[in-house]
Amino acid sequence: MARELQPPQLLRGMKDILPSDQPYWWWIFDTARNLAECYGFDRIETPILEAASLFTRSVGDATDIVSKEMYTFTDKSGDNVSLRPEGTAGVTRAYIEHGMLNLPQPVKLWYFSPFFRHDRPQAGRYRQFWQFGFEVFGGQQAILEAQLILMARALYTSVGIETTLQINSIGDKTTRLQYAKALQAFLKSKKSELTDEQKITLQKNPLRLLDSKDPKIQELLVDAPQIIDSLDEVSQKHFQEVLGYLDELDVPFVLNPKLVRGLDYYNRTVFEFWAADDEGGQISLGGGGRYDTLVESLSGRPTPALGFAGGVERIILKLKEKQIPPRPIAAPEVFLAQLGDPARRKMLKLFEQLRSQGVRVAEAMTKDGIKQQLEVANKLGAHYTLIVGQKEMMDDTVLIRDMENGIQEEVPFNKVESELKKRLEKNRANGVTPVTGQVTLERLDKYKDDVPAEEEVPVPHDIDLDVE
RNA sequence: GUGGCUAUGGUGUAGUGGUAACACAGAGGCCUGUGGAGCCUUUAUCUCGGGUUCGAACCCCGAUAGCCACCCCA
Repeated sequence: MARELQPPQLLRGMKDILPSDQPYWWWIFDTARNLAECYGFDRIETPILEAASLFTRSVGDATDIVSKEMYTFTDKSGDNVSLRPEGTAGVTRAYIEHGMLNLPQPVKLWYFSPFFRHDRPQAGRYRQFWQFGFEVFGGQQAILEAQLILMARALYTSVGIETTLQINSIGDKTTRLQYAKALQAFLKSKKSELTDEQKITLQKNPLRLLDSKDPKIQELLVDAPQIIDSLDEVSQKHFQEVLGYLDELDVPFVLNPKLVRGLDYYNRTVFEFWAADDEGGQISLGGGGRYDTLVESLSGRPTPALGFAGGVERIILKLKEKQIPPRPIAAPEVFLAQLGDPARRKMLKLFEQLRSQGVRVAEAMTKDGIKQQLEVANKLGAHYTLIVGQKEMMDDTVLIRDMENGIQEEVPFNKVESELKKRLEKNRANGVTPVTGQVTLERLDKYKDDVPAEEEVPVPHDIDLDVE
């Protein structure tokens, strides 16, 4: 019976993050974390499951994300709940619910978490996907946009991905409404050239037509009014300030009047990062903008805010595409090899001892042969192997083998720790960093020779950081 | 959600109607006393279900999944 069943299978659009990919994930996580700390962001993790209404009220129930792609169901207590499709809503809910308005403003929060959208899967697009995000509450100044953009950019450059910053301002709700009408009016005369689907979009959400990839639409839009011309004075001034900061910091950007973004809560500045070699913005690597009315629309006290989120899988996809190797996982410093059961017991103990001293130790206690164990030690990239066999048990000694050159030295067992540390210190001083890691061996071997110099994460010295 | 292409060990591939081959990786061995090399053994009901045929990895239909282009977005 059981053998007639198929083995269990990944749900469509879901993906296991396998050991071989972990170096990429750690790298991006650490880079995001490092930047978050530099820029004064504290980590927050909100639940994956939230009330469905949170998203209909924030992202907007007319948006595709909510109306077509959200996982929503009724739970056992009859509540209408959703798997979160994005991060800002939950963080904003937490900001309000925990009274963070009483903290020194701006409040800066970051996360690195999974999200869910029931979309048709493709490369770089999954139904469960990960985003890191940075949210800033309680500041209306344009410099915050500049800083957020700087930070996001630093993340891409420090993993070696070149991006173009696409930026636009969509004004406030009134201007957007007015502009939508203007755009509708403009396209009305050309309605016959639209597909049925596009006609519906024109009715429902005309701004969405702007970033359509249909060349016909783009042609029709050549003379269309631009949202940037219908901005109110304050928004216009604000946008100019943002661009001014970017100019001053030599951040290149593309003023993209067709960038609108698909979440209702955005106002004023919106931006996206596209891979530099992807002119059409086929797969956006991240995006964000201002959402000054979101806190209020979730019944919080009016609080200007802004945020950015980047897609982890998409960055990794790009890294692989560009054959940028992940930052290697540190190899073990020492490997413990044993021959015979008494030696094995002794090594088991030594392992705990060294490990608790902060030494990176590895072993293969399940293997009996010295040859097999050295093979493993070699594969792991261990710098030294300590060997204890029958002879060493008798003499109460241990062999220290340097894996680089095969030179071995016999030392009394009670001196092993100090002897080992002496050698490790020396290596650390010489800047010898092991580059191989257990799980990514074969791939890393390929890259061993062309690991790029790690770029420093830039810290903007000329800007006051808000660190609590 | 719509359209197109694809599906062979863990991975990458060969086989195009006669009963699955190669490389790499894994496990074990040659070899309880020394790694990067070598040799040997071993690892597949050809994604699943149905059909055509004496015979199907191969042809047909369906399902499923992946990829690509839309839609949309991270």
